[in-house]
Amino acid sequence: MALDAIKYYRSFEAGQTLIWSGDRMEFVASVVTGVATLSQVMEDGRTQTVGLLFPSDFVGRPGRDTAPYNVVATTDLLMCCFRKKPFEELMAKTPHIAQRLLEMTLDELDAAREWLLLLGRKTAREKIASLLAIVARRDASLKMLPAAGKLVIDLPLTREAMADYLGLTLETVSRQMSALKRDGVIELEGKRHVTIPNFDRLLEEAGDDTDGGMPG
Amino acid sequence: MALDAIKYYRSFEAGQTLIWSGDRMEFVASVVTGVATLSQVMEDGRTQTVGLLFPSDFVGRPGRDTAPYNVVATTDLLMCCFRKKPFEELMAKTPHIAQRLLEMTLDELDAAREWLLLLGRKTAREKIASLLAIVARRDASLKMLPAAGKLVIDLPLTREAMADYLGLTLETVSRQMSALKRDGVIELEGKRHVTIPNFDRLLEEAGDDTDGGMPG
DNA sequence: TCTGCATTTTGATCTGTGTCAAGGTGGGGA
DNA sequence: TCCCCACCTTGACACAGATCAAAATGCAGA
Repeated sequence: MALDAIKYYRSFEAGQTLIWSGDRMEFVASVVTGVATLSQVMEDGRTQTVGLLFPSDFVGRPGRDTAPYNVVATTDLLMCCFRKKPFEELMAKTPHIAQRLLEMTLDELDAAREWLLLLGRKTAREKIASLLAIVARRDASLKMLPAAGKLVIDLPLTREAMADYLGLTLETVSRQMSALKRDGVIELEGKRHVTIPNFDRLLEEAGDDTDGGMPG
Repeated sequence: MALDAIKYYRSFEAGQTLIWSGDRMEFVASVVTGVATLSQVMEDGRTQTVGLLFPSDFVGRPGRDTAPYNVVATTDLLMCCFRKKPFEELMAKTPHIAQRLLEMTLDELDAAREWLLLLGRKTAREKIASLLAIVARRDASLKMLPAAGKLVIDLPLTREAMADYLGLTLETVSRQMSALKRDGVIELEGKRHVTIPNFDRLLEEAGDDTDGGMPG
């Protein structure tokens, strides 16, 4: 593909802010490995994460030159970047790329709208369960333990990052994680390794009406 | 434009649900006059509005055939519809349309992300002020009273619809409207007519860090 | 003009989550 | 190996907004 000619790679460490809101954006990019967040910060410091980027997700908007959000690596991260100018030129010449980008953007819009329901109407427990379900669906490192039907995930987020995504405080996140563990919905080894013995149970806890198409 | 050949109009009354989540969608459409909402409903009835559609906004996703949300007219509404099949065919042949649609979708995504911040981190008062600011920016019926610099808007939403959009109860919406009136941020004549004597003051109340480009 | 009902406002109280404050815990560096 | 410090958990209490309840408003239809 012609894109190969204008791409290059950059890597970042966990915790690093790749892009500050208001920065000039000289590239668009997609995640190769790792996880990043988009976040918005109010003047008084209140922070809301408005996007979770997993491998294959796209960042940056053709035709805009300043970043509207902070982009933060929450794990070590490898990005595939395209300088914006050549990318835009290529896009103008290649309808297929614009169409693919439209599809991806519509998917992101659906995900954002799902998240609006979560932030507006779900309880803290439902929010946590929903986040775990989303990570389980998207995290490349997920493994199904075949015999037991258990699912093991590595949370790519600190408790604080979870709180910022869920519109909660980190104390509430911690308490609800403990409660889900106490109630047998999840098992914890260390702080980041989560075992889900029964995915349907998790979805019930998340308050979702559909199963959302878990792979495997 | 070729689109003219395949379009037709439909009108709906305030309160009518145009499309139920799960319905087969035989058309895509854009709003001509009036206001509609997209909403998601949980099994137990909790409702979250996930989109506000003003004139010129687009509904429907090429390439998908069931509606993911309820679409409800909150005022009398005129829609300009395109049967989906011909629209898709036209889009495949006309890169310009896909590009325009991409731009509109990216704008909607930005708006949704702004809304995530509102739902996750703003107080009830800030939420109300933000909604009033959004309506003021988009409502076609807005009039600047030139001498005083006052802004008059007609709320296209009931208190309940406001609550569903803001992730609040209707009682809280009502109380905060009263509080904003008491504090001189807004003036109310009837329930729907709102005068904003000082738009900057409203934006401060909304907790936004930018003025968001008020026209006029 | 009056009536009736949906919508809105206001009041009293409850509760989930935030806030403030201590402790735990565990993994990386000396 | 041990220590340190960032990260996490837990506890006590406060408060914004929800819930339950009742009264007021205002518009559509007679």
